[in-house]
Amino acid sequence: MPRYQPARIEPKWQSWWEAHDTFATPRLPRGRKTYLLDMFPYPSGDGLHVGHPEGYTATDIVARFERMRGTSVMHPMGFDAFGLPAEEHAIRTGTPPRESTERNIATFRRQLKMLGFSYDWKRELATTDPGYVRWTQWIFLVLFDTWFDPETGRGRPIAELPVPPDVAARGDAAVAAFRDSHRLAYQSEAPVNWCPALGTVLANEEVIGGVSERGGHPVVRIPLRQWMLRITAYAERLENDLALVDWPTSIKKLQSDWIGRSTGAEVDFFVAPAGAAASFDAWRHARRAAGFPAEAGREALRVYTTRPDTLYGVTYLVIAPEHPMIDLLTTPDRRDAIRAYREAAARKSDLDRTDLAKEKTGVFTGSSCIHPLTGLPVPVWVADYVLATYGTGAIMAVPAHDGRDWEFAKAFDLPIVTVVEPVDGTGHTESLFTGDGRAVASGPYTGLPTREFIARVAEDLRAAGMGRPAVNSKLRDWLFSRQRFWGEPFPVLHELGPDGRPTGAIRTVDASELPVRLPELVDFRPGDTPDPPLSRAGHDWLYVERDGKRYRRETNTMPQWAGSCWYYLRFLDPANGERFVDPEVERAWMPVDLYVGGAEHAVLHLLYARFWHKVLHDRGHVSTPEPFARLVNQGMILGEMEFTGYRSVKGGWVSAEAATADDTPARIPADQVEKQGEHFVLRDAPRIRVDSRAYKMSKSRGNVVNPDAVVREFGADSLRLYEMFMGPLEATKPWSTAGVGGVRGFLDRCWRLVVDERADDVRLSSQVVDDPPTDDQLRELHRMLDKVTTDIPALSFNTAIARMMEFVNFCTPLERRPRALLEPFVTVLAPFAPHLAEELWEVLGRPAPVSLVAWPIVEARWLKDDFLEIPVQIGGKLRARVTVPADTDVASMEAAAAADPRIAELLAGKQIVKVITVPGRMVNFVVR
RNA sequence: GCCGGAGUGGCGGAAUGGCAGACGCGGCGGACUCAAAAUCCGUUGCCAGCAAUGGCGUGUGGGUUCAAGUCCCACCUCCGGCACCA
Repeated sequence: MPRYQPARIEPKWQSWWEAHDTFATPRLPRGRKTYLLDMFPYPSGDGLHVGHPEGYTATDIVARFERMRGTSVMHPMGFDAFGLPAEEHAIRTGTPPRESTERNIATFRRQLKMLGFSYDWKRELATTDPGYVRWTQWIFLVLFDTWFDPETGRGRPIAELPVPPDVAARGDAAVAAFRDSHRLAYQSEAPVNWCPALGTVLANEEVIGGVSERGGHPVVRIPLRQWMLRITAYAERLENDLALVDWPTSIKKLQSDWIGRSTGAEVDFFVAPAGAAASFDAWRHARRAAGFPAEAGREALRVYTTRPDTLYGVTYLVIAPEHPMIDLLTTPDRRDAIRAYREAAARKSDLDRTDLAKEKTGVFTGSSCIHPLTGLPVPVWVADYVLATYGTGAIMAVPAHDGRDWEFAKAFDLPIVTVVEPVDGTGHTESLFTGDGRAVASGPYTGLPTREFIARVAEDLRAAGMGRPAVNSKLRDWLFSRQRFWGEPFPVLHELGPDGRPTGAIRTVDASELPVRLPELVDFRPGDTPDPPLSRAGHDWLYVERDGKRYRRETNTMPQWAGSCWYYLRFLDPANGERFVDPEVERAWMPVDLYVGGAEHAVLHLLYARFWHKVLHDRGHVSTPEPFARLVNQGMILGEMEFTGYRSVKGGWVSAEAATADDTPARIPADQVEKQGEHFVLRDAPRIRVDSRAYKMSKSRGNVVNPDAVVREFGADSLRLYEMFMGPLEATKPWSTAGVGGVRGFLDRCWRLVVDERADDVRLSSQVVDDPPTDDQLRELHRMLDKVTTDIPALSFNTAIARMMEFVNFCTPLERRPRALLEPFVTVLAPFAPHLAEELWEVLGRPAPVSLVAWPIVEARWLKDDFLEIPVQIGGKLRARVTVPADTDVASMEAAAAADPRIAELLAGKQIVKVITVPGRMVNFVVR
């Protein structure tokens, strides 16, 4: 009867832990602290996926391990519960999102508890809790109250923003407008990505190749009033501070590329009116006297270039279709052509402008600008390969040294002038050359190496008032509003005039009045227009009066990212009604020491959270410059390995490499294929190759593994252990149900090591005895302990588990199993298979919980062997092994090796050129 | 196209430049059993050989080294990301 029954012991210990608050975290750490954080899940209607427990088990093992070593452990869990899927489900079924969200959270909570994670559940939070939303809105107010001071490179209170006298002179409204234009949270009328199918505006990051990331719906660009967050102000710090964190280099690189910092220069080209030359001279003199102005004005077209050394190779200029100076630069005869081109460009989605349209398009404006160094006219074109949103929205085209300009020049038959030659002596080149080299045909700069040229010309342009060094980044300001229902309302009020229309003035909701709750809405569907659902809220919600003025609430909501930007801070002090987090608590626990989650958040979530954190840091609300000290991405778990054969229309099999779209793929059971050379083939028709690979789990493919089913069949400890045993945490790896059975077999053996299986009730096996362990047994034990102890902090769980399996394999045949061997083993098993470990600990007669027992001490003296088996090589090939005492010196090792009969035989008659001996490792005879 | 990461038995994987394949799955053989399951024991990279043993072997081709899965060069395949950012 007393077989290992996870279904009985797992709920038992889960209740025990809960009843005893075993994993409660103190308000402040006592002694050493560690903060172990999982990326909290979005509680979808499908419940937990086997991918979730992978990272969660990893951090849980570390958490349990650290607790047993006496560390104060912060290990919380919560739910990222705002967002589109809940809202869409709500729309489909007519249930309010809050209801379905709560139901989904209940499912997730049940599943997470079923897996035995040692979270401090008293800290649980959901981003949708009013008590949480309150502080998300409060942080928005902080962003709203902050401007970025470029002098100090930090965010400061808006009250400290210096107001220029001429602005102040124009009155309060002008001052307010000036401040609003400097806030980190500001409104903008810029063109946005409107997705009609989703009924919302999307951030650039949520639009992939012209369609929405979620759902793949078309996206069009329309102008709309939006809330923006000035993340670009922090671009440089977000980039530089990557040096402060221990993250995978690939993630750092991804963030760095996303920020996309580039250095170069801005250069002004004089806009030539009809009779050019004379006025260019006048402009030039004025510029030399006055210097480079902050705005180019109407007299000059400002371009951004990373290669000012190619100025002499400029053969035309290009402005984006949305460039503000386009009308000014268009000559009357070109007006129709330009208008047509602009309209076409506006209709094009980003998809058309990038992926499909590799062909360059553009139209000549009819006018020219004057080159600042040569004084010669340069024609101005309009083309959509220049983006309005990057740099100045205008470029100087150097077709000889830029691939895009090259293509454009070829397409429109524009001149190509070479001004850089490779230094490696290949000489003058007729083809595109984009590398660094040496300047040719560049006036006084001819002969200069690229880098020197850039430095020199930048200085000269600055002195002439024609240009200045400039830095740009690909990062755009963060579009922070959504036209949806299920998100945090903005704590913002729009003032209404006597006519009931907005005056343009805004005020924020006082922090003491937060949270601004979502209204009860009968109809929360998005509209056909970008008018948000909240605008259909009742008047009592929508209109408020403050200080005798009427206001209408902001009806946009925040994006899903908002809640996940700071949840790691709220976990530290989740019930605080006075502050978003107690500073004493924050200082004690931050930063997060280990953050584990999927690589899909490499850019967006992690960049946004870092940005908010830096603003909070600048404003004195948090103590660390970075939130997440160490980051690890768990790999994806794929579905079970599949073999796919192809059937032709006629019914026969087609070999995989010859299959076409007409042949239908068919799944083939594993026992009908075999490996032949490089490929798998059909067992019954070895000429027919089949594809073999594992696919991403998806409902449509039908290969999704449900954790509930795995727990039912094998138990939670088996699921935990299997996911850790599959391979390295960070690797992508296929699921194998047989593999789960494998680790279950291991847990069964652990059980039988301790429990008498033939008895009627759970009782200690008579083979467990109080004998002192033998030296051999202690060696085996401490080696296992040592491996597990070093592997856990390295997150190398698969090898730790392998070592525990070896230990169990060692113990299984023992007729008499010393308790002093088994108890430390059960202790170190506890982080991996906590339920089983608790049960075995109880069977061993020790007081629960093993989860808080001190981690065993590894005794170094048991890690050394008395004798070692040393490989002996001749010419690098293994020929024999000899056993020598562990402390044998080099000479004795060589002697022992040479004395081996087989080695002696092989060495006979050979001349030994050299003997390489690595003490304690190997001997190698190099012979001639 | 550019940037990452990875290629090791039938499968998942292990190996501070020093015995390739730990551990698990699967396979094969045995014990127990009337039998099966479960369990336990043994065996299992490929080729040749009765065997001792020998040869080959970490995607491909070169190189460095007494010694390379590991370091260097070139290439191939797969996976992930980015993609007119001047």
